[in-house]
Amino acid sequence: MTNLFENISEKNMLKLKRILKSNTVKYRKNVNVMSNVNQDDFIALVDTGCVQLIFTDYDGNKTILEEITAGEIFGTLTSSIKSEEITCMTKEETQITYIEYDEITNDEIIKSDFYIIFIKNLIRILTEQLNTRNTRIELLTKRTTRDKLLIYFRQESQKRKSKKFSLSINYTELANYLSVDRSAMMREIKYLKEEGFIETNGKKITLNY
Amino acid sequence: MTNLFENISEKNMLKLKRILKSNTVKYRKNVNVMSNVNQDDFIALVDTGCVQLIFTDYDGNKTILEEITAGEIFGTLTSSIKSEEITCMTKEETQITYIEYDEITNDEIIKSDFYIIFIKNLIRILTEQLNTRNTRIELLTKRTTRDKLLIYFRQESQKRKSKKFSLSINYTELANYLSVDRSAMMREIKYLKEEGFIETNGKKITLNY
DNA sequence: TTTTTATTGTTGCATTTGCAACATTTTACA
DNA sequence: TGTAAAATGTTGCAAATGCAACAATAAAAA
Repeated sequence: MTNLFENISEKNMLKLKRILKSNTVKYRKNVNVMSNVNQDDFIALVDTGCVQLIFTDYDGNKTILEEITAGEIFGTLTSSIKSEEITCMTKEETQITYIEYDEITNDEIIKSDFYIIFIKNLIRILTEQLNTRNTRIELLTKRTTRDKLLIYFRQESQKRKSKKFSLSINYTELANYLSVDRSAMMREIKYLKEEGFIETNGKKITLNY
Repeated sequence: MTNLFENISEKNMLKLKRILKSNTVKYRKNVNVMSNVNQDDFIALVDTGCVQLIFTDYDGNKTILEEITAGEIFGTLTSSIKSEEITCMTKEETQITYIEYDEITNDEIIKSDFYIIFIKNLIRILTEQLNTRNTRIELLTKRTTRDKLLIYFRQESQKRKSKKFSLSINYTELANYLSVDRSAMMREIKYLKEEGFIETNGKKITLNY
């Protein structure tokens, strides 16, 4: 995953943050980050910690859209946070640097040497997030829990370049991500084991396909 | 939806296309656009017509990820086209302008007056595509056909700012978009009508909720 | 350490869904 | 205009899924 300041030196990063008039805030665990957001577009960079973007629909049902961890960004660019449909909760103690969107083209910055690099990083990040969404859509369009599981496992396997890997989230979160009932998912995992497609030991998964 | 050349005059657009060393190609209907793609990142701008991005999984099942119509872009930035999982088919006669990604920061263009506008347009487009994906994810995470339909109808209703609207896609495509069996979806629509939630007349929908 | 909370594992049952297989209507195009 | 192709509408039935309601562990907090 690309970092917003990739290929920019520590010294230049500090300079850049100053030019961008950025603003750094620390949050405790389980806090709604966007509660005091104004009307302007902004980029929020997670320096340390983790933030979850959560959809809440008319009936109060919640879906985790994405987890943003250290080095990644969220904000009005990547999701319609202002619409009140999406809330941003810290999953742990988290530090965030805010940048107003209009500042990324202010007079001072566009003259700087590292401006092109910065903009390319930003575009690269948006691109990566699009691909993350695409991957999830591919998975969610599968009709059966079995297909969702097999594809999720294959995606993880390809990411780690191994048929053996350890889940990076727990089973409750996995059911949420796949958008299936947890107990039904556990049952399907049992069947997959019985039929020899996979082996599991806690969070350790081994694929036989 | 933002156009890549929004707020740039016709004259400057032509100049920009030249500076970007862009390349325009015409395609017939039902043609695989990306068959001759090389290794470099690129942006493809649909001048006229329509292109469908289609996922094909290991079992040969196809899912329409997105439809790109006139003024919109696709390419290696917005989806991992090179991975061979995604194919791009023209839905009708289509004209496409290709821009190599590295050219968007070439020496000549970054000196031009309209460079900042161009880059901001590009970022805005990526942003809009992210929001499109988010909307679809919100929908796909719903567990029942009924919820998917109700949310889709509500989204359309909000977009048109009216409880009465006409579907922009046909029922077969809608079932595909919601990722449900078409006949089951038709049955659910029948129930929704019987229970008074909606009224339909062909593609005309009226919401009573 | 003890207590509380969260996660995992399991099952029966009602409901929803996908699938198959049609008839009918509409649209495309030769 | 006539014919082929695509889209719509419908139904029975088997299979998959969600839901509820647990017990058993594991993890976190007091």
